[in-house]
Amino acid sequence: MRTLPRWRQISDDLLRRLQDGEFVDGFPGELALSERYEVSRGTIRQALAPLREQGIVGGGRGRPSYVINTSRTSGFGPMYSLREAITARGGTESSHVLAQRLVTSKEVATALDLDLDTPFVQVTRVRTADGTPFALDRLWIIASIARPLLEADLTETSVYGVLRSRCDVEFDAGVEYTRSVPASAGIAARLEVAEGTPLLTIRRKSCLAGRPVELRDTCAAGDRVTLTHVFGDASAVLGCGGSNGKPIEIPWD
Amino acid sequence: MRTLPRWRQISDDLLRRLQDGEFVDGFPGELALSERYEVSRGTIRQALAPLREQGIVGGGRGRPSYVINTSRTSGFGPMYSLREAITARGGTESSHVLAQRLVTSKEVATALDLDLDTPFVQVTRVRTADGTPFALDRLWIIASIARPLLEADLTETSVYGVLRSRCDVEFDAGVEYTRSVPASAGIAARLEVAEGTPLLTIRRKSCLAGRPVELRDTCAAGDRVTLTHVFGDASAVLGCGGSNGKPIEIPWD
DNA sequence: TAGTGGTCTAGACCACCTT
DNA sequence: AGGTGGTCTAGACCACTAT
Repeated sequence: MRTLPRWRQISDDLLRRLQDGEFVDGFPGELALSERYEVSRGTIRQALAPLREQGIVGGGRGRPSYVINTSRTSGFGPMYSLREAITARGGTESSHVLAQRLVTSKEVATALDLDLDTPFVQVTRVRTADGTPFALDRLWIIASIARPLLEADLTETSVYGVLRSRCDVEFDAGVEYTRSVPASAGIAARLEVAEGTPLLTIRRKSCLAGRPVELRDTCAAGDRVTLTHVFGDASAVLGCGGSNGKPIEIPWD
Repeated sequence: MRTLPRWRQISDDLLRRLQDGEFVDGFPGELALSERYEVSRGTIRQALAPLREQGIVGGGRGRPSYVINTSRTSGFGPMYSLREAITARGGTESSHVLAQRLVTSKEVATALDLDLDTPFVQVTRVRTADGTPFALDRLWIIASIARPLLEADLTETSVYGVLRSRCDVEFDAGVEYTRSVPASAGIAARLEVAEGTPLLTIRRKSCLAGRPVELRDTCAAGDRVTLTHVFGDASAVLGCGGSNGKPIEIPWD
């Protein structure tokens, strides 16, 4: 197991402390952090970069830094975590695990451009918020890096959380394809919606160190889930008739 | 008009040259760029950062840099441009402009947390690819920064392109809410789909220098559009049964 | 005016890949 | 072994905001 670079350790540490509510009344300045962690300001800026990009910490020329939002868009890039999105809004979320096993799959291996007999850890779940199912979720991760996932209890825990803590794995690149399709009979039953109801379907392929390692499909009931992507310091446009509460309807025409 | 920082100028210049196909056989190293632009390597790395994040340029420890993909996910962050996504795949895209005017709107102003009488440039378009409509698009941008948009020909040009070149404006933060809903009668007619067809609806609010400046709604026909989000060097998982051609279907259950 | 973050420099060492 | 990118330092100056 490699040691993470210093900036990454600091970034992780800051995020953890943020989520513990340590900086509710003011975030330390770069110079203060530089002293506190005993690194140069450049390293601190590198550690802060992902937090600023994801709109977790704000600030700017002249203005001191401040905390915007601790509900994190898990990992890197335009990714998000359905779980964290839900619980951040105060709901109680849990999953019903339909499958959690070791498999091989010609289709998945092809989609990831891997050997056809590559073993995967495969997990399928129905995800519910306050008792109502809102998404169907299935994923395949190369078994060689995710074996601990087989023994994890995933009813209350995020897969990425387990990967991070138990396997020391965090994806560093990926693609996401989002489409909207009508619910098939089988999926409609699982999600307790009518057949033909609009679904949000997301296919994600993730990489670790330049190698494909995960394929994930998510099917969400269109009227129960809103996908939220934040970039930069968007504090000025958060919460004014946005995701919480209902979006402001503006009639077409 | 402020002058952009040096790293940004270099980043823009590199992107332009990339899109002109200048680096098809090999991208220069950081040291070479450092000499060529007469700046320190740090500044070059800053200029390259957005290109690497968006998966346009790849590389890594030891490996020289290379070009992955010139079809850019316009601007910053998890944003994308529908237009660029389409034309990158070789289709011919155009827009039918339904409205292009100066307006005020209580709803929009509220959603952006602005004065209720703020004037906006409002544009509504039907977007077609190879003659088939695939999306309905409407946006409001604060008039004081986007007035040239009123005179622009938007049938063949991207709004962001105009904002960039004519208004020297590029958003630096924002939120995007994506949902899936059935098509209403009016929208179904515009998109030439059946009423109730699943639609991908995206609401975006964008900021410039910490101030809200744009609200945009996009309604896309679910079976005609795939939203693609790339982050990092995802070259290992692009194109293997992905967005071009059809995605690999894997039956549920 | 003092303090913040934004930009930039000129070096250094290391891990990794290619040859 | 040589060259690449990844990390890190210790400075510097500037633009901006708060007071």
